[in-house]
Amino acid sequence: MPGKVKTRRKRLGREGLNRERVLSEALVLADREGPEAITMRGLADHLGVSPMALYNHVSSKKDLVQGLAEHLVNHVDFSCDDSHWQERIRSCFRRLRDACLAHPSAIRLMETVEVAPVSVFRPMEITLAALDKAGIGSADAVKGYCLLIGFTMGQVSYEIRGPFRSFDAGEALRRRRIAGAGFSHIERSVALDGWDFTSSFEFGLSVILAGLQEFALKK
Amino acid sequence: MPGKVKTRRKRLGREGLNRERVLSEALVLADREGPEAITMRGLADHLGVSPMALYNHVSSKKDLVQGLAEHLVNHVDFSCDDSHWQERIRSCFRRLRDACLAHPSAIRLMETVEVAPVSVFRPMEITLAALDKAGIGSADAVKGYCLLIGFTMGQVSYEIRGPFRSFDAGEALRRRRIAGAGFSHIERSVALDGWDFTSSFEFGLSVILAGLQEFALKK
DNA sequence: ACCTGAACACCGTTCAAGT
DNA sequence: ACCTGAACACCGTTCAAGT
Repeated sequence: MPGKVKTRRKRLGREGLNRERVLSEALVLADREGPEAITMRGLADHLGVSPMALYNHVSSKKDLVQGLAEHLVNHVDFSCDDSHWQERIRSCFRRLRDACLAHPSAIRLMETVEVAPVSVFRPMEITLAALDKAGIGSADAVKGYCLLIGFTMGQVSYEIRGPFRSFDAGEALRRRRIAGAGFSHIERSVALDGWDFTSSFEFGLSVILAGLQEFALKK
Repeated sequence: MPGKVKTRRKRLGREGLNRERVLSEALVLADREGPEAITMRGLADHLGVSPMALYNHVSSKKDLVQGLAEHLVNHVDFSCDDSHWQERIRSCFRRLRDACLAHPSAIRLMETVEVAPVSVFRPMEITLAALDKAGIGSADAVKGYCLLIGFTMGQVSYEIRGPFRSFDAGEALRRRRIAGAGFSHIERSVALDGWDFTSSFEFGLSVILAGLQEFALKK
């Protein structure tokens, strides 16, 4: 190969490294090469810098990954025109889900880290305000938020690494070990199509909002 | 220290190693020392065996962790006397949650692995059967299952590593950076008590079941 | 069939040194 | 203040060898 020379150094623009650059390039690298590509050495190499240079901007790999989480969630646009509380919530968690699904490798990375980012406070505030409007008191509103965030992130996590990777996963499923093992309802439902992660998410959101609605009324 | 001798070898009973033993001892070790203690070398040491001995019973670390996941879920008792569909579902996911919370380190480990265990088919079958009883058709029943499993595992994951580690986490929260940052609803709700993970889970389950009920009726 | 020890190609991080 | 190279104490896994 003629022009194939290893030129990894001198990738940085004129203005050197900083935390922002480290984080956004980590996201680029994760998106391109997968979560396992994010090592201190690999990221340093990608940035054309020695591994130890990173430690001037992140205090550890854990800090890097937490920073990545905040970086991602901080850039989500949660603005919404519709002021109806149900639509406000729907929009909020749709946006959150979209942002996560746009960077599955980064999400995988975050799942290895101990504490969720402070960024979760933004969707939390939005949800509490919306539920307040719906007439659901503070104590229950917090539980309502936990329901919504748990569902959304649980679904995302499932979508990213669960056994149902794509729409026609039914084939793969049937081939495994469920045949004749007493899973009749599963076998029946695996045949049908019209199922995908997004419509499943929308269904879940609607069911939750209907449940919250009813809860608000009967209070 | 007088009687302090390193005796790690010869821990195995008379009947050597096997997959079951490797998996159950991995669970013991994870419970006792945390997820980061589960390395091929560390587990081998715990079993009094050379690292390479493990490869006769698991094909890789990934296989070990997936085996651990199946081992855990397979031992959950999903039996339930109550035949009402709502109670059937409630019991199923309560049991699943309890099993996960009993082994947080194992759950953390599983989150690092690519594919969820086949074991998820058991709660899935139970849920589909219950929703069938409720009059919810196959296509929607699968979505209902996704809602329930996503919520349950999302909550568990959040509980294990989220920012609200214990009940009085409000203190820790207030000390961080939310003060005066426009999070008025959060600040208000952080003051109240009577919130804990279990009651939050029960609230979520009830809201979902109410939503599914309503969905079944209006169909 | 099952286990061992040495080796390989990696990790994250510390430390002493450079500018 | 920011970066470097060498080194340390780890990883998972391959391989050749033992019983």
